[in-house]
Amino acid sequence: MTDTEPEEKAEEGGGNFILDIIAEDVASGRAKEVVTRFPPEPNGYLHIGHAKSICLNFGAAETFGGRCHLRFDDTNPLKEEVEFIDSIIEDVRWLGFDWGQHLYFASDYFERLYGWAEHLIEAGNAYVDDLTADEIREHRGTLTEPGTPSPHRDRERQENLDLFRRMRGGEFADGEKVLRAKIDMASGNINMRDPVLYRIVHASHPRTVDAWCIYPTYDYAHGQSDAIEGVTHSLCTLEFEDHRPLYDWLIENLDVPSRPRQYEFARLNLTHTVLSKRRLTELVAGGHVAGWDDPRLPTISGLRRRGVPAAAIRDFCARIGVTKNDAVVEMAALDHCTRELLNKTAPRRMAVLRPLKVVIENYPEGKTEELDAVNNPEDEAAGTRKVPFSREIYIEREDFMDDPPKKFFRLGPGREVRLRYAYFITCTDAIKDADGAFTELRCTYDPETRGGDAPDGRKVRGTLHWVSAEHAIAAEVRLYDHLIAEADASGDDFLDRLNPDSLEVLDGCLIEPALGDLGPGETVQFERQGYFCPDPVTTPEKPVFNRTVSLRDSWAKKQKKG
RNA sequence: UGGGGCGUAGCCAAGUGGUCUAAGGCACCGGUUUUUGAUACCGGCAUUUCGGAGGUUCGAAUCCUCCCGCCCCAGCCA
Repeated sequence: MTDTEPEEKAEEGGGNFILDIIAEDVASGRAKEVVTRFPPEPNGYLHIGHAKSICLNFGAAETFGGRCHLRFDDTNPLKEEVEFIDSIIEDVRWLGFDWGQHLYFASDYFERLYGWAEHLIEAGNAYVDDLTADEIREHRGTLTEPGTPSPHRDRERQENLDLFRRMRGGEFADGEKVLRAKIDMASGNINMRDPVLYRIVHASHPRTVDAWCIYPTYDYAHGQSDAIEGVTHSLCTLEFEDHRPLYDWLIENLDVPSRPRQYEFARLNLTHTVLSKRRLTELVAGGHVAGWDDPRLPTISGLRRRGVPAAAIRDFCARIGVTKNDAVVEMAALDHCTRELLNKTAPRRMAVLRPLKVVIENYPEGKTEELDAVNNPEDEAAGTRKVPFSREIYIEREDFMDDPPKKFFRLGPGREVRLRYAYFITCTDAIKDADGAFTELRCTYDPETRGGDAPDGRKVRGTLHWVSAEHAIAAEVRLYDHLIAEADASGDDFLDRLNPDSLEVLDGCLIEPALGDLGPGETVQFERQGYFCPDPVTTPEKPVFNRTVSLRDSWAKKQKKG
């Protein structure tokens, strides 16, 4: 194995400015090894925006032969839960990444973090403040005006130490005191105006339970946790750019074991959906969706339940790139990645979503044939299967028109079409009910066209999917559409703009027998319609399918254009 | 009248002074093949244009100046 230059590795890794920075650090020897980390707070489920960060962090580590840690940023017991820890672990793993033995929790470092806080106090770099939260805000100044020092800013070190120890000891109530870094109340960067390092929270922590009643803030815990783990490149989103001076200040003023560097990139935004934990929490808590794994949600668990393969998500993350542009990626880009992968891998099946009965008058009653159907034209190794055919079948309601235009290649009175893998049939009669709705089609078939080809060489333009009435299985199919109809889903009024048609449940669907024993996550293509996978609630008695994504439909597009 | 960022086609995004009369992908528009109106394939899609205006240079999307626009920050959230 020959050594590849770091710059080349950066290119192989997809090529972005973060990888370029790491490559330089490796080339210059500033980084002896590459260590990254994915640091979620366990206060919600992961979404595709996190996937971008996960792919970047794990991908960078892999590219440079380093490692990536999974570290929970569990510094706020008021918001964090074990359920979220478990789901995050499951989701990162499902996405295809492995942190090996490097599963960490910021809470594992609480004792060390506390020790460093005392060091800060001893060095005159931190003080205990008695001001209330409101008072601190008032003293902080505004974006254009400097703050004013707290009256407790110049407390004696010994008094600070004593107070801080008593904070830890539980002598004070929530909010009564905080530990603050002593930096610069006049800084243009508000994060440097004596940021809070520790606050008192008498609450049970998911992991440390009641061992602590003071908890470090993100700003204090994050960089030091990175340093403890030997993280070389601490990658985070743009909103933390302002925090970097504080990140660096703490590292410089503490005797930490390593010198991590923070780099920022733009978070992912997607059209037609929301991508922030706050908003997703609102949707879930408010009952606007069925849970964190609702297939309409851009959560990892929602995408998984919908049938989107992890590899499609990874491909998507690789294609959108990593920059500092505040970008909004079109949902169509994700759909494309999903379709592209599934086209190559998903077995083909036939299912009729909105059935219309067809009786083939010249086909013998009681006869059944087993016809050969190709499982995946993109993958010969997928083989073939048998599909039962009989006198009564169902086709898609929209595949018949009473008075079809010339360009309609499907069934109409007197028209001939092909039933996929079966026969050519010609419509002889269409039966209506009292309301004028078609209830049944009468057709004849050409026995010479078995399998779908006419020996006389005649062509038909249309090929329909179908299902044998006697052999089909009844199923429920759930169709999903954008959570938010407009592309621009930003704004706090998103709850008022939810797409009322984001979920359509079809109950009288009929699926071919081979679809009966499919398990969740096994995404298949329903020919001519889209990709579907069984929902976790599916049973052999009552199959339930989710539509992952539809097939492209140029006919529908043409229709819409008129 | 604070600080930190960002501005290349409808959407992402390469590009780091000459090989840019600006990659690639998505979307879109044509066409070919087709037992999925799918897929695949072919072609089109920023010809003084890279937020704008000046300037430096033989030469600028790439350097300088000014201007404009957008995003983030005043949690004891992360």
